Amino acid sequence: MSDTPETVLVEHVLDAISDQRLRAGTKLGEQALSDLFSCNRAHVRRALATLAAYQVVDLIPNRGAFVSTPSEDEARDVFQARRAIEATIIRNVVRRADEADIASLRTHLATEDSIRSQNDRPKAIRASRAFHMLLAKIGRNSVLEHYLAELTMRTSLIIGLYGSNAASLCSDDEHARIVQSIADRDETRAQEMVDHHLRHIEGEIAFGEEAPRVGPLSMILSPDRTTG
Amino acid sequence: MSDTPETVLVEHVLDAISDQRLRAGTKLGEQALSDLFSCNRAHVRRALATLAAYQVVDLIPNRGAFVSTPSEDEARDVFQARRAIEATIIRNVVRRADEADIASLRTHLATEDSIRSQNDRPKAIRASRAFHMLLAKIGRNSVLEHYLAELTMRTSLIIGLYGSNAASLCSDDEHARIVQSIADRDETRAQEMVDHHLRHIEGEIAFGEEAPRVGPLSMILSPDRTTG
DNA sequence: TCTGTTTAAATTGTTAACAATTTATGTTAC
DNA sequence: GTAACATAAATTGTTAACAATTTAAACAGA
Repeated sequence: MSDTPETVLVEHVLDAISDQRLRAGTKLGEQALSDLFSCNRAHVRRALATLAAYQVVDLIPNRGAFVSTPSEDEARDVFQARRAIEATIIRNVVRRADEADIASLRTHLATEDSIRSQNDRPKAIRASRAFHMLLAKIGRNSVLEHYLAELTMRTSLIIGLYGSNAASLCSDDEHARIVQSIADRDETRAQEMVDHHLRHIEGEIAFGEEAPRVGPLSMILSPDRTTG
Repeated sequence: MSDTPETVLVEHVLDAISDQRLRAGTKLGEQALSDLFSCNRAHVRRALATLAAYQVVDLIPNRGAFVSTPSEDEARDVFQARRAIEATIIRNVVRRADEADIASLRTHLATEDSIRSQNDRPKAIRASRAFHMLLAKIGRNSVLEHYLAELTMRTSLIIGLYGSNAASLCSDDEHARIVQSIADRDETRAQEMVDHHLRHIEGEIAFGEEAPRVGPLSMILSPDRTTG
């Protein structure tokens, strides 16, 4: 990929959203961003337009850019879309995954397991999202992969907004069972597990409550952090 | 919706793509666009960034913006994604459509029928796309609706690139049968019909051949045309 | 103390000018 | 006639300055 200031900015904001460091409603000031990423405002503006197209940022004329705050209806739509897309993804995975792919899934499970013992919530969220994105990659449909990237980020926003308890993370156990059914080449079961898993996550969201919070942008978005 | 120059430009380009007036590979020069829509280049640049995020435009550094030319692999991914998304949409439609919705579908069928007799291919393409988008609207999932909007536009690009014969349009007959199964509240049959319909369209695409062509942008994108 | 108004600061929106790069044109040599 | 090269034109990239709008602050009156 190219390495333009726009790309760097977009990637960092997306990472921060998926890690739940950037929360719904946070203002993304042009000056603040151009200072942080040492680029000019034209770059920032283009990057914000891209993020708005991804539907993780709202652009309000004369007011500026804000991390979008999904409504309850929108949240349910996001989860239904995820079920639709991940159902096809998991089918692709069961059919197309080779031994190396399954090995990479097992490696990921081990990583998630070790992270779980560390009690590092942001890290756990990131790893959990990475599992779903790894499935999308193995499924080898770039369109579905792209949409799932968007939807998982919006899911992070939703959970950050409404999600109540710590259990709102994907449980490793469910991930492990999904991997097992992939290894068994059991398409029906794999689809059932994924669907159940997503419904489980959605079910734990406590709509009605909200947990807004703000922090200085410089603490949240340091452009020189090592992304991986 | 707001009425900023960016929005107007984006909508017009999207319309032109879905109508196959704008074809894959066409260059979208900044000067040309800013002249056509009488706005400055900053607006054009933001609009192009948005279109690039929608994946219907490729931004090549120092070269400019071009209507994207989907590869065969990408085309197949687009169609699989459509099947995944439209399967859920049609399920929603069967469950949620009221009598007024079904009436609007029948009205649309009549419109398609009358257009078919006119032998106006661009108009037919637009109407055909509108049918799928009407289903998405009735399905009442804004996320799926948005994704289908993107995917139908990319489908237009694909058919414009590879599509061989006139039959590559959606046949009214299949649309009519889909509406009938909705009216019958036959979920399984409706899903089968949509899936079959999409596979039918995909099957008629002649990969390998290409039919590129260019024309003056001013002929294709007149900002003062009445969009409906 | 609260409310409403005025003033100042900060932020977004717009435009133009200039630099860098690519594309087109024209020329020369073979 | 073609290829390679030099030049000119057009296009994209970058920056800064200024205008318009919004937000924050200061202040007066009840």
